[in-house]
This record gives sequence, C-alpha cells and structure tokens, in this order.
Amino acid sequence: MTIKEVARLAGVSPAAVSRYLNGGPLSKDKKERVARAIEETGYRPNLMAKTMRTGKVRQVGVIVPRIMSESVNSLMDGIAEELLEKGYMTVLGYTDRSKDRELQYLDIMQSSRVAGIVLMATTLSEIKKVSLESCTLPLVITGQNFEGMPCVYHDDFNAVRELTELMIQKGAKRIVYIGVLEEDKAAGLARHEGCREALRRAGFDADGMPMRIADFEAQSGYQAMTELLEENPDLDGVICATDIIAHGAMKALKERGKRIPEDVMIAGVGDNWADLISTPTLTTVKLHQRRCGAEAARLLLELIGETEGEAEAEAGESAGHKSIKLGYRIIERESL
Amino acid sequence: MTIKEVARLAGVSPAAVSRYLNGGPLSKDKKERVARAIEETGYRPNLMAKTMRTGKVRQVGVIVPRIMSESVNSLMDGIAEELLEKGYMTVLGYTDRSKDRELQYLDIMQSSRVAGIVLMATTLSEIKKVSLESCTLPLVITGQNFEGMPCVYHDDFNAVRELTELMIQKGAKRIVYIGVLEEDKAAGLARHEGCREALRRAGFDADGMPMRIADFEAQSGYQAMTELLEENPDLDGVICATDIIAHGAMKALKERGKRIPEDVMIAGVGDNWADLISTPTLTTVKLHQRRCGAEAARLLLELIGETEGEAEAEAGESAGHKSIKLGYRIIERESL
DNA sequence: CTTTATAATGAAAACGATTACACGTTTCTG
DNA sequence: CAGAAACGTGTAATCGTTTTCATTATAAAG
Repeated sequence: MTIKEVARLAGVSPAAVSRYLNGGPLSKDKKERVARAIEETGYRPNLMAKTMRTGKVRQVGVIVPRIMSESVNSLMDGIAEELLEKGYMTVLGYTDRSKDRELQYLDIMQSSRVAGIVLMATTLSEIKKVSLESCTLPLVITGQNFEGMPCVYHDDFNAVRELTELMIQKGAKRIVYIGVLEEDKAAGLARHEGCREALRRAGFDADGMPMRIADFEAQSGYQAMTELLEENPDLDGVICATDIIAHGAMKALKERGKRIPEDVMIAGVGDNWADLISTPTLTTVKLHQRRCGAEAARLLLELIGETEGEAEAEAGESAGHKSIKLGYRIIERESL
Repeated sequence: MTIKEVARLAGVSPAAVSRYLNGGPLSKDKKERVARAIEETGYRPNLMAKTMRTGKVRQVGVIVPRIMSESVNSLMDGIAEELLEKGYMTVLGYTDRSKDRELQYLDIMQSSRVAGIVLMATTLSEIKKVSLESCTLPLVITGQNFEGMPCVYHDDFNAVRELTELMIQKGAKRIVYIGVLEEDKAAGLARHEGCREALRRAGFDADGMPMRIADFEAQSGYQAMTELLEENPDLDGVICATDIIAHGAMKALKERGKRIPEDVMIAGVGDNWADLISTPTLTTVKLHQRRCGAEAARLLLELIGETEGEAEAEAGESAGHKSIKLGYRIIERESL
C-alpha cells in the first residue's frame, strides 16, 4: 500500500492524502474520502520514505558492552524512557564478546543515519578515539570522561575511595581487592585507583595490596576470593569492583567459615537488587545509572536539536561540549 | 555527502560509484578514482536510501515487556546473536509500565518497515490478538503459544507441575504459592495451574492453596511471604513463579527463623544467577530463554526469507505455521 | 457583476541511493 | 575487414513520501 494507491482509491491526489495525514488544508469532503480509503486499505505511511524526504529521523542508536547486567539495564532504561517521551525509538547494539563490534556498530549506525548515538564506553584505544572523534552524528559517551566529547559519567574513583575509607575507619587493616580488567577505565582502572588512594591516605601499603581480576560474573568473584584467601588467610577486608563479584566472593568467604563482617568486611559497587536479599546484606556504593542514561539522552537530544537548527547557530559557540559528572551514595548495610 | 557529490569529485557518474560499492563492472582507472574520492570525503552510503530503493531492510524489531530482568535479557541475547550473524540490527521496544505501548510499538515498527518483529508476549487481550493477526510484517511470538501464529514458548505448566511434585515427594504437605498476575498467561496463569495440578494429583486441596500475587521484584516476594507466613504459620513449602520472588521470600523466611529446607522448602523458576550465591542455594527450573530467543530469530529469518521470495511460493503451502515448544530442566539445589 | 483575497488542489521536484537500458568502445571470430 | 560479442559507461526511472508552486474554485468586498 502506497500513498498513491490510496489516493487513487479515494479519487484524490497523493498530496491530498499527505495533507490529510499531516494536517494540511483540506476540504471536509476529501478528508472523509481519504479517511475511508485509509480505513479500507489499512494503509500505513512508510516512515522510511518520510524520513528520507524530511530528513527527520526518530531513531537513536545505543551501544552497550553487555546486556545481561543490571547496571547496563538501568542505563538503557534511563535512556529509553527519556527518548520514548520525545517519540524516539532505540536501535540497540551490544558488543559482548568482541571489541571491534563496537566500531562496527558505530559504522552501521552512522550509515543508517540515526539521529544520534549514545555509546557506553569501557575501553578506549587510540583507534577508537579517532573513530569517535570523526563520528558524523551527534554522539554522547557514558561511563567515561573522554575529553573533548560530551560525556555523562560517574565519579568511580572517589566512590571507591570513600567506600574503602569507610572500611578502614571501621577497622580493616589487611584489605584485598577484586577488580575487572584495567582496560576498562571506569570500572577497572578508576575503581582500583580509588581503593589504592584510600590505602595510601591511611598510610597502608597500596602497592602491596593483594588483588585479583575477575569478570562480571559471580562465579569469577568466588574463584578470585578463594585464591586470595588461600594466599592471605588473615585478610580482613574485601573491596569488589562490582556487587556481583562481591556476592560471589561472599559465598567463598562463608564457605570457608569467615564471619561477615566480624572476621572479614566486604563491599561492592552498584546497588544490585541482590544486595538486599543476601545474608548479610551487602554494603555498596550506588552509582546513578538510570539518571546517567536519562542525562545522556537529554544531552543527545539537545545536540540533535542543534544539528537540525544549524541555520542560526553558525559561528560555533556550541563548541563548549557539556559533560556531566554524576555523584554517588554509599549505602551502609550489614557486610561492613 | 551524497553519491552524487562523490561522483562529481571523482569525475564519474553516480552509477559508477554505486557499482564500485556494490561490485558492478568497472574499469581499474575509475575504481581508483572513486576509491580516492570516498577516502577523501569519508563518504558513507545512506542505508536508508538504499533500503528504500532495494526494499531490503536489515533491521528487526524486538518488543519485550521489561528490560531489567535476567530472563528477558537472555532472550534478547539469543535473538541478537542470531540476528547479528545474519547482519541484522535490533530495534528495541520495551513496554514497561504501560500495556498499550506494546501496540504502539507494533504500529511504529510496521510503519518503519523493519524486516520482521519478535514480540515477547505476556498478556493477550482480544484487541491485541486482532492487532497481531493483522500484522503486515513477519512476526514471531515468544513466551506464549498463540494458536495460528508462529511461536516459540516454554512448557511453563509442566515445568512447575514437576517442580511441585518434587517438593511433594520430598515431604511438603502444606504448600503455598507466590505468583504474578494471571493476565500473564505463561508466568502467571500456566505456572499457577501447574502447581495446582501437582497438588490435585497428590490428592491435596488445590483450590484451598494459600497464595499471593507479587510483581517481578524481590521486595514484593518478601512482602507476600510475610503475609502468607502470618496466615499460615505451619506452611512447609513455597513455590514461586520466579526466582527473584523466591529470593525475597527466602529472606522473609530466614528472618522469621524458619530453617530452609528443614522447616520450609522453597523453589522458583528461571535459573537466576543469584540462585547459586544465596544461602541456601535455590532449587529452580531452568527455562531455556537464550535458546528461545535464538529459535525465534531463526524462525523469523525463515519467514522473512519467504516473504522476500514471494515470487515462487505463490499458492500457500507455507500456511503451516511452525511453532516450537521448548523443554525445561529441574535444577535441584539446597532449598528443596 | 466584476474584482480581489483566500482557500483548496494537483503536478512535479526533491530526498539518496540502485538498476534497466541504450550507447559507445574494444576485442574476438570467421 | 566486417560483424558479433563483450565490456564499460552514463542517463533516467524508480522507491514512497513531502512540499513548493502555479492553478483553480470559492468567498468576500466593492
């Protein structure tokens, strides 16, 4: 069904049908005829053709590293809600198990001419930087602060620093760390550094702190904890880069007869739903992922607006890339 | 950047550029010139225009009820992986907090002329049935068996029946149920019926079984369990429609001094990651969500293939809508 | 009953690609 | 060397819309 056929059926010109759909001037008589023809045929205007003609797309691309993750989900939730309100749809790209997929998606999305892109960044290689900088579409990065681009990110460093300081203040002396790959600048590097900084400030040996790298699954937290416990039987505090890792670690601690928090304190990052049902409940630091998504979407929409109204802007005062750093909140529970 | 500008820059016709990109016959000389022009301009063909002309879309729509859910995520994971392999992108629609969004999305996606749609169904009203049946695009339903349409779904009924029978066999006499809204034919109605059927077969009073309706969060499972415990202090078994609910319920049981499984047995559905880290670990029945997604995607691609090659098909022998019913596996752990 | 303003209308040109078609070269064949 | 076959190439039509512009019909004003 095309607009032409409908027009023929209604005995009017395609233009008339278009006007009916978009609210142009049209006589009552024709309005009715068109309405009937549409009703009968079940005609639906082809959005693609419309976009093509008007240049206005109602889709934005969202690229995330994983999909099976509460924090990523929250982010997407925030993005989608904000976008939906403005009538945009979300085109999803997720790059699990392959880093170059990230660039592939960036490429396809640019070719698809979506209105803009939100990319949740983890690693940030040279080649990727170039790709991002040369992106022809409005682009907002989340999860990392990438100088020169609009970003919405968390204060991972201070979040974990403060969390660790709390643990130290409560009496932990021999703290170990379970993190994720340091390639991941935020969840990997920044959190690790935050923990080390706290140790330094307390006069502990930050460089000598025992640690393990896990992935984002409980099982690997369990594994890491088991190993650390073997090598450091007298440890009395564990900082984990994510709550899921912490839950895995907690399992290992309990199995080995450690009482939490009496013998060993433990804390994670993320405010996962499971923190409340575990025994003991898990102390954590909440990063505002949903908010992060919402802000990113808002920022993107702003950029999209600017791009569309390029006419007036002209001389770039819009060069001032807005970036947003979000806060955090430590949530004290039983494990610390 | 359009193909025309590139052509002008390279001193060739637009057709030549197109042929360069799509592998038509072209002289060495021109190939080089075009290559250079593309390199210089960073030209990227507009996929939308291409689709418009060729009628071949590389996007499929996926409509899900929620996004913050491990089972939904697994499904999406299965879908996306299968699709990505064939070069398709995923357009996401999620209908959290509003049922009519489901139809809205169905509408928009049809208008967007995506290649096909996977819809994860929960409720199934009359109006929705009509909308689904009159969908003009290839459509696969997951999560429910909807007669007359291609579906991929789980055997929720027997999964929970068998799970309940196991609990009975292990000695539970006074079983209670925590479910979700029965509007949800699969997770709501079918699982509840499965539980009741097991009771009936064991000669228990299925109609008198105490129960509560929760939503998909641990907190509401906790709440439901608390109430049930109040009214039925002597209960000795709990079947939960989802693992998350079960974890909330377990929390409530433990707080009230019930030993699991000695005093009260409990089990859920879904094989959530947290099942392994809780104490005790949770007995559950695994539904193959990832597989479900993958099969749905495969089915959809088949349908898309048929639609494209409509030429030969003609007289409908393809009327035989394939549907797939997936199995389940009971995973016995400590809670039962 | 003209004249002028206003509203409704359709034809045709875009949007950015692909591709059928015809034309001009070159190469092969007899 | 003529004619056929093969190849390379550009022009123009097309996909399904919106929108400009010129036109016509209708209403208001003189």
